[in-house]
Amino acid sequence: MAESAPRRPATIHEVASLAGVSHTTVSRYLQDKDSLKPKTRVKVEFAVKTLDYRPNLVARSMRTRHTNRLAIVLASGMHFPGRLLAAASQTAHEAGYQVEIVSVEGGSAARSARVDELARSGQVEGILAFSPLALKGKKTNRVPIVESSTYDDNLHGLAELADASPVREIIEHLASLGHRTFLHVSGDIENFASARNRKSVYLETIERLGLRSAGAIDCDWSAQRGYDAILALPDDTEVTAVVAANDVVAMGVVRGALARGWKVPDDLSVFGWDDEEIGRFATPSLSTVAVDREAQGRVAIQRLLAEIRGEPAPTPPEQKINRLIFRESTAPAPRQRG
Amino acid sequence: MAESAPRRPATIHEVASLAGVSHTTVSRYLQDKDSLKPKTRVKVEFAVKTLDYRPNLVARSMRTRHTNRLAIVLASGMHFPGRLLAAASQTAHEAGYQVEIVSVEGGSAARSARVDELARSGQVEGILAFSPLALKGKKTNRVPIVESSTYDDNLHGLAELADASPVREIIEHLASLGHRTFLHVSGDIENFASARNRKSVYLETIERLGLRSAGAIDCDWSAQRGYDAILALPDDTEVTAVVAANDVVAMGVVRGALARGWKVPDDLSVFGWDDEEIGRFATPSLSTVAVDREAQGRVAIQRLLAEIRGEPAPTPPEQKINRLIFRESTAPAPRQRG
DNA sequence: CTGAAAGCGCTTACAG
DNA sequence: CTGAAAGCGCTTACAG
Repeated sequence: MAESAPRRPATIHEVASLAGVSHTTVSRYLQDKDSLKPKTRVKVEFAVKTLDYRPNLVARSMRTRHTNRLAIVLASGMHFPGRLLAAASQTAHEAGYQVEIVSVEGGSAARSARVDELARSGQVEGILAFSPLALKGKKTNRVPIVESSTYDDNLHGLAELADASPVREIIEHLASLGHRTFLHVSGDIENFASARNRKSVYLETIERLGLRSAGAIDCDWSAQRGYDAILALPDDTEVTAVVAANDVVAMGVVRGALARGWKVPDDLSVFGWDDEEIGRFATPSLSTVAVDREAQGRVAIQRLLAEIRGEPAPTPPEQKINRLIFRESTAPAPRQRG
Repeated sequence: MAESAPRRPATIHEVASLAGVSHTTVSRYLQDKDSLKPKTRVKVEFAVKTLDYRPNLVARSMRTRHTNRLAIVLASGMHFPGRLLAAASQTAHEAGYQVEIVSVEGGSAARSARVDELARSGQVEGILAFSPLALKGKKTNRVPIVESSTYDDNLHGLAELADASPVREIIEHLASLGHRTFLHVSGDIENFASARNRKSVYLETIERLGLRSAGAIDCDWSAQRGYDAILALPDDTEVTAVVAANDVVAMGVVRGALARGWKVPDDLSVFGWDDEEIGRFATPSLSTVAVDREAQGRVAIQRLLAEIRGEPAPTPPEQKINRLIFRESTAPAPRQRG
C-alpha cells in the first residue's frame, strides 16, 4: 500500500536538464508553446510528460506578484448559499481567477482580524465578505475587500436590488387581501445589514400604509424563534399576517400557529423568504421570496473585480433579483378579526 | 474616495532599514520575539507597527515549503454542510492549518482535473474531497487526497460510522410497527457512494427480514423526485412506508401522498435523513436521521492530517455519528393494507 | 529562437 | 545576540 512515490514534485530545473535546455526555455514553453522552435518544443514536451511536471504556483505567484485567487469569507456555521457561490466562482473563473471560500470563526473582532490578515497575506487579490466585519485601522496595505453588508447598504434605495424592497411588496400584497395587523419576525438584526434593512422597510411600510404592527421580533434565523414568537402573542391578538425572516422561520411560525389551534392561511397568513425547496413542498406550501442567487453572486464578484482593477463599480443588472411567490400559506384576512 | 494609500505592502527589508537592523533580525523577530535583546526588539516592534507590516505568506511558503493550508473540495452547487465545514475548519486550525473550500465546476472529469491540479500546485498540503472524483494517473507528485466517498466506503461494515447503517435501523423500526412493503427513494446513486451504500443496505435488509420492496428509485436528492415517485405508484400499491434519501426528498414524498389523498402517517409512513430544522417544524414533522456533522468534519480532517504526516489512519470515534429521531411522519402500518 | 542573470520576499544554517 | 549569504522555484527583461 505504501507507495514509495516521490512526494517532492519535479522542478523546472529537472525538466530543463532532462530536456537538455535551459530552465528559461521551459518557462517560456509554459507561457507560450509556440515561442519555441518545434524541435525544442518536442524535447520539452517529452520532459514535462515524463516527469509529470506541474509548475509550482506558489513560486510563480511570488515572482509575478499575482495569485489569481479571490477569497469569499463566510462566518463559521453560517448558512451557505450554494448557488450564489457557484455563480460567483464561475464569474471569477471567466475573469481568470480561482475562488476559495474561507470560513472564519469567533466573534466579530476575531473574524475581522482573520480577514485583515488574509487581505495582507499576499495569498489572494481580493476578498468578498459575507461575514459581518468590523474592520478597523488603515485600509492601506491590503487587497480590496467588498463587504456584502456594505453592499446591501449601498443598494438601499436602489429599488431593483435593495435586498429589503420585497418586504414592501409583501405588505402591500397582504394589505390588498385585507390584512391590517402584522407581525415581523426579523433575522439577526445585530449581525446582518440585510436583516436590519428588512426590518426598517417593514416599519416604514406599515407606517406609510397606515397599518398596525404587533412588533418586529428579533430572531436568529431559527424556526424555534418563529414558533416562540407566535406562542408569545396574546389570545386576543389582531395579527392576521406574519412576515418572517426566511422560510425556516416561517415554518416555525406556521407550526406555532397550528399549536395554538389557528389554521394557516385561514386564520393567519405567513410569508417566508428564500424559496427553499422544502418550503415549496410543505403543507401549507410557503409563500416566499425567490432570490436570484446566481445574479447576486455574479454582481458581487463583478464589484470586487472592478475594485481590484481600479474601475468604477459596475452598473447593477436590469433584472429584478427578488421575485415574490404566492403559495398556500397566504390568503385573504379572516372576517372576524381584521 | 480614492485613497492614495499604497497598495504595495511593506517588505521585511523596509522594516529592517527603518529599525536599523538586518532583515535577518526582523525575520527572527517574527519567529520568536524573545530571541532578540530587548533594545533591538523595541526597535523592530516600532518599525513593524509604523509600517503596518505583515509578512508575505506566499514568500514564506516558498521558502519553508509549507503553506499550512488544506483544501476542501465541493462540487459546484452541491448542498453545503455548514456545520461539518465549521468543525473541519476548527480541527484544522488546532493543528495549525487554515482551510479553504474550493468549489469545482463541470463533470467528473473536469472536476478531477481541477483537483489534480490543485494537489500539485504547491498551494495546499492536503485535500479533502466531497465532490465525487475520478482521479487517474499516478498518485505521485501530489499531496494527499482524502475522498469522502472512499471514506464512506472504507467505513462500510463498521457499524458505528458506516453512513448507511441507520437504514437498517429504520427498516427494523418500521417493520416492528407492522410495515411489510417498502419503497426507497434513493439519493444520487451515480455520483455518491453514500447513496449507493444506503441503497444496498436497504435491499439487503429488506431481503434479510423477509420484507417486500416496491423498488429503490434513483433520484437527485430533490423533493420533486420524491413527489413523482409517490405519484408513480399504482393505486393498489401495498407500500406503507417510504425511506427517503433526505428530508427534502421526504417532504416531496409527503406532499405526493397528500396529493393522492393519502394521510401521513395514517396511510403512509415516511422517513427522512439529515434532521433539517425545517423538517422538525413541518406538519407532519419528519422522522429522520440526525447526523453528527461536527464529528464527520473532525474525523475527516483527522484522517487527512494522518495521511499528511504519514501516520496510520486514526481510530474512529466511539460515539455514534447517526441517531434516529422519530417524529410525526411515521406510525404503525394501517390495518387494511399491510 | 535560446540562455545567463537578476530578483520576487522570505527563512535558515553558518559565522562571528 | 546579530548579520552576510544562500536558496526556495519560478518569470522577465536583456543579450546574443
